[in-house]
Amino acid sequence: MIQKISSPETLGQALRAERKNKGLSQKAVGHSVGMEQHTISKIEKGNPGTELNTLFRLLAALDLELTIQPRQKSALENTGDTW
Amino acid sequence: MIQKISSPETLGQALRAERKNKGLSQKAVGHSVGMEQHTISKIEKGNPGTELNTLFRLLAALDLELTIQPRQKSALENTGDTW
DNA sequence: TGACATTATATCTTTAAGGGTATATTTTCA
DNA sequence: TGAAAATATACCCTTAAAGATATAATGTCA
Repeated sequence: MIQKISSPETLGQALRAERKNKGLSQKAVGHSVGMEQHTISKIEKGNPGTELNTLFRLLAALDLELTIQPRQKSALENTGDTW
Repeated sequence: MIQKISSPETLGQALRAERKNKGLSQKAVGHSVGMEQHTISKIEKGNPGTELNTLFRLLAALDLELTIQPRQKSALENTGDTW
């Protein structure tokens, strides 16, 4: 499930999904990279002020990486058909 | 050219490449989303303290989005063969 | 080469992130 | 249901981001 991320909120959702996928708690993930549990909570809730170094530490803890790509509408969103 | 991003540095490089690809200056991009030129300079140079809201404003200016995925070595990096 | 555009740095101010610690709230499950 | 685990909040402190503005350094090109 590759998900498009274009805001702190969608990023937080994706990160939470990936963490749960691995069956880890915020505390466990935080411990593995020396991060406070409350920090992970804030990130997953979409805190827009989260810093990049913090984000990448969390990504490392979850063994994830990012890619950048042009914004695209989904096939579903693409048809103007609403009926 | 999909590029793997796992640090503020690689993110900065990718963003600079995408901006140049579009033939835009830091000033022009910043203007389109109300951001200072020096802020974009710092991001592209890998500032680890950059905030998510700032990153996503820049991504919007460049019409980009992110995706998250498992870390993978490239096919080339994958063979343990070094000879 | 020389002028103009672009990018990098610097200073000051305001604002908030994250560490550290504690606790409230919610979720999970025997 | 009730206890333990997980997540959300709160407060204090230190530190730095980004806006605003200015200027230095570098790049581009007629």
